[in-house]
Amino acid sequence: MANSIRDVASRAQVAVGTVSNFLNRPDRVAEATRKKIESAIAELNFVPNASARHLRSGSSRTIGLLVPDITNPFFTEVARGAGDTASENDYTLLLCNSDEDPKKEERHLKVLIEQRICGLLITPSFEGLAGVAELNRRNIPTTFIDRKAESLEQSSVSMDDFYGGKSAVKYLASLGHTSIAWVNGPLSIAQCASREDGVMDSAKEQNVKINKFQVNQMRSQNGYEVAKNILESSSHVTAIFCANDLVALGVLRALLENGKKIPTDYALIGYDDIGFSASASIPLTSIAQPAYKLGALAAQMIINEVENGKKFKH
Amino acid sequence: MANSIRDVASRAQVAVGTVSNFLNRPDRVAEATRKKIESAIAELNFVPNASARHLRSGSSRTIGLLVPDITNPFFTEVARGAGDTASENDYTLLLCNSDEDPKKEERHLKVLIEQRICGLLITPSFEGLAGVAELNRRNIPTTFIDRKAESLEQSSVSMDDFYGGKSAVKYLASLGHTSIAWVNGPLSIAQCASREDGVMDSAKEQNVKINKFQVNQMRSQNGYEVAKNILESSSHVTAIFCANDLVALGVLRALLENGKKIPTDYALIGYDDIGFSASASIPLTSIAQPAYKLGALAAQMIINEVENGKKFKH
DNA sequence: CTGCTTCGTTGAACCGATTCAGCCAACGGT
DNA sequence: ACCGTTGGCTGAATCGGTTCAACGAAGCAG
Repeated sequence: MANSIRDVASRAQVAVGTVSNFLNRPDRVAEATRKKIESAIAELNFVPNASARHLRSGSSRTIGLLVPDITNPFFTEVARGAGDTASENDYTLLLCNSDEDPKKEERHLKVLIEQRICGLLITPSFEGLAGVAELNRRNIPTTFIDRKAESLEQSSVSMDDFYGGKSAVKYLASLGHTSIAWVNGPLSIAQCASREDGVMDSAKEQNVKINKFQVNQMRSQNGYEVAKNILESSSHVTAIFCANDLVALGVLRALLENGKKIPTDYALIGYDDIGFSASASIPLTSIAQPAYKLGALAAQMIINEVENGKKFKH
Repeated sequence: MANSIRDVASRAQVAVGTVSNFLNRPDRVAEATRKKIESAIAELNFVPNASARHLRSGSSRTIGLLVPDITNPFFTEVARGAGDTASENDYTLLLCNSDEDPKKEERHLKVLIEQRICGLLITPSFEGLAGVAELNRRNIPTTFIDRKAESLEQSSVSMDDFYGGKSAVKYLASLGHTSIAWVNGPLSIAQCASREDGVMDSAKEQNVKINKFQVNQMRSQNGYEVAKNILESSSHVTAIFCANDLVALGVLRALLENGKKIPTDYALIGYDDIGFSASASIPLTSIAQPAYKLGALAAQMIINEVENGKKFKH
């Protein structure tokens, strides 16, 4: 039932090496031979065995993508982008979800090393993962998505968070808002810090007052909870900028429950532009993160690096 | 840099077979030997090569999951469930997204066969996929998720759609509604058909009037559009039941834009209970589909089938 | 006709694990 | 003292591809 290249070879009356050539470099095989092999393959229903191929050739043509939360539409889009470009280049994408659990994260990294992935795309949930260092040691190209690279050996792709934070405040200021609530996540997350820098920078430029609020996790429920503080706070903000669309959705829900109107009473603006905010009851304005392209770009970077060799080795 | 089992063996002063035993059946290795091998592995930073293992052992310990839309939170949850149970059982989950494109779907199936997956979880976007038939021919266990199996060779896990449709209408009737709008997707989709059967069945039992509406695709935008028809229709429905939460979200948005209050003016109920509806501005009631468990169950079924052999062969 | 390429093909060696028949030593029973 | 059993270990064969040195035939120049 499981046919090998040898079965094909004997049925087509050629050597195994020729079948291998047919599979990988068809141009080196004469027309007549090609025909014979083609029909032998069809008759035997032959599909090559990826494991055998990888074993001998050394390259796995597999890219790992390790995300902290597959439930987050942002990562889902990144995965689509990365998966599509992987497919187009005849690579396989191995998608792993860690649920922000460092244990699962390390475990997945171990599996990815066993699979001998030729490149890794990762958004680590915290810094200094042992597994990532291990990947480095093995000279496996690693690209950080939406996180700054930790060392020179890694690349990273991400949106310019500083600029994103800056332009959001600028936009709100242009609408006439002078007092803005800024709901950020933990500053230990690099992008949150960058966005905050952008926000504060722009605030100074535009002469706008910023009221900072903080959530511990960037989820809808946290936004919902922090919204009460915003409503109760003495300062009378007229706009709310959230570091993430999920948080913004939570805030939105809380505002509506308190009889507030959007955007009449408050202007609300999120970040990421996940597909869902457009289908929410009231579309959120959001700083777009072109997640699909981000994933596609990252995958392309890895593939280039794999195929053109390391840029330099010392 | 890439160490093999032979390097470990020579460093630990034992035979390769012993290292293999250490890896797979540690109980057959004496304590002292085990220690030697352990430290050799640590010193060499050895990680076994999955391809070599799969090649020789014949089993890939890899499960394929092919979904039509990774963007849909339902599938995202299924993937989490399947991924977690796969991990727990030392299997690898290979997640593929077809974007409902038959071409991509077949292509992914080809790749999955090349990878020699030992089982497939799939929600086909249409019936009679050539690739699925091929899997059958190769005796690879296939489980349909949320779709009825096409033949006796396949299993399937899904919620009972008939019952789901039925209980939704029953619930609405219990709230006193006597005229309900039922927004369904294409009847060519098996579950839509089942749900409709359930709806009509319950309607008869509860003596409730059903106004049918239809969307071509089960997305938010389609719900938004169909809502106008509902509002304009002569019959005065007081409740709306949508075949899918995304559609329900779209309807919700349209209703709010027209100044309607939920649930005062209309009762609205969805299907799937995707995480998002809870974070929408007004939480939707929804017939729950425990997607995570569905994925976990499906993966477990496949693993059992793989490890206990086929239930029967003829 | 000879020597030199080029093109197409051959088949053995190899990648890194697992498997398994076979071996040795220690132990226990008689 | 002898034999059978058992536990632990060995190493060659194997999985299904790819790689590559080598080879025969055809084409061409001198």
